Amino acid sequence: MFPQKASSDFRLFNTLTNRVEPLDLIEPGKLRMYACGPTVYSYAHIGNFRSFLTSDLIVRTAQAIGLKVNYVTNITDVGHLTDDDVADSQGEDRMARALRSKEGESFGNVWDLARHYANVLIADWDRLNLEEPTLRPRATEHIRQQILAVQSLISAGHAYETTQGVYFRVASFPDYGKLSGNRDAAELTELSRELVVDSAKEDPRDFALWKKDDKHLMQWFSPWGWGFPGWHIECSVMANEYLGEEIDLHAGGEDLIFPHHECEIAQAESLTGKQFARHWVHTRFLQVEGEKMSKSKGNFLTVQGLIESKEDGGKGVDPMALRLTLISGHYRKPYNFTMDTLRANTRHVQRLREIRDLLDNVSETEATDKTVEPLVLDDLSARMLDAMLDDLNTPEAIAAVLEGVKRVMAKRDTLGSDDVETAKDWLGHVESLLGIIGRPIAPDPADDASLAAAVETLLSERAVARASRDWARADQIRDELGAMGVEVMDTAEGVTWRRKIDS
RNA sequence: GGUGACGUGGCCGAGUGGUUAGGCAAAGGUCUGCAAAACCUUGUACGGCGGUUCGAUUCCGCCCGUCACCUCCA
Repeated sequence: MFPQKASSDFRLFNTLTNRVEPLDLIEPGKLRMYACGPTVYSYAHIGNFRSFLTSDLIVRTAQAIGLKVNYVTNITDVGHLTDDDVADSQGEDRMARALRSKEGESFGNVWDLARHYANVLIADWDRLNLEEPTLRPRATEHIRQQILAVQSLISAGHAYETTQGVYFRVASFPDYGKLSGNRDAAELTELSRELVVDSAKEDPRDFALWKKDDKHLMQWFSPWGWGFPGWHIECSVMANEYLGEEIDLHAGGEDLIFPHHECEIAQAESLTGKQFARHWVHTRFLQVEGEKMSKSKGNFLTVQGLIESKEDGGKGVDPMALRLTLISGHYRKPYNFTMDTLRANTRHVQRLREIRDLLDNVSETEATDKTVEPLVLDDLSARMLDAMLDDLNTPEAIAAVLEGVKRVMAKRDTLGSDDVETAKDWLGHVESLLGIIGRPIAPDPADDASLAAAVETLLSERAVARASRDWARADQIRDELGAMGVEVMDTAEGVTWRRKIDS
């Protein structure tokens, strides 16, 4: 067990107050949490997952201190406009655009496209060992609730209809801007003026709740005719539906602070008159090899592209190494994702798995007390948890893990039964809190079997050569194996091999 | 222009008013036929200029640089 902690020991930066603050739960012992998911018009990239991983770590840390977590994260499967939230005949729906792209050709319609990318998102989620949310609602399954919310906003005077749509009346919500600091109405007005196309809007700051459009690929019938909902309303509605009018924590990427979360607050608090979310947590964008990740720079990394096997056109990256890399920087700092770090982290997760296997094997054979100094790891479990409770200090938590790896490795040949128990407990803590070891990997069926057979053949040849002290031949075989991507290790217990980490 | 960040040793990346983060890479060592693996040892860094202080990388000011949001984006 982890040491006993109170929920107030869990401190996180709150965008609303610009301070690190303890969790202040509405209901003791229970965390109500909502995280914004992506629009599923493409494969999720590593930046998406950096943000999802922040939520994942919050959930794991909360569970480690005994909180019951109600974790809702949505899938946005309605396409919203690329240009503005203004009804603009020029504006293009992102899903519609994806459908017309090269990748989109394989889909019969926009619904299939959304379904496909949503399925891959969930598969990536699983492969990167993220905790399943309590619920994963979809925007398209909550159109009715969104319409009802818009109606309520209209009757309360917070929204109005024009010929093109329904808009939220920002002037009716004085707190608008409290999250992002974008309070200066004149400033916003000036900047957005040129983008405004619906001249019937009362205020350029007003944002769309419903858009009238009977030509749209995805459309629903509403009191205002055929059309589709605005982007921001779905999250307010789904959070409300599944977590209640007040929630403890709302998370997402830093880009969502404005306008998305600002608008969510305006809608939700106008509807209920209560504070929507107490704690707002935002994850910084990451960079790739020191540059902004973008398709034009060719450094746009999708989870799919990295972890798919080489045979399937991917890079064959260990999912847990990717996970470890994505959490190895603090979530509130820009993080520079490099292939170098990814490679180093591959070694780290391998070592963790080696330890897991080692512990399993030792317990099966002999775990007698051959030790003098017992293995001590409890301090490291505590250090790791404390680091996470301190605004998710993952670098510090990981440093504690690596210290543990070192301690176990240093004692690998003299582990007593108590040591094995100690190490297993510790490893369990590491996995439950950080999730970087993962499930045992099922060997690649066909590929691994044939490779293994080939390797074994060569290794037995090499064993013969070594027995006759034919070092030249032995080294030649080792080179051949190297060319096959296999590393050979002669240990005291015999010869072992493994796949090399790609460079 | 407005808002908010960031700048740490070759690289990635924590943290702190005065005492070692950690990792990768590198060097040396133990082990080994040689390697690999494993373990041990080695690095004294905090953008610039001022200020506060007995003392600042850590606080304050200015400057330089990088980034994000303000328009779709995790």
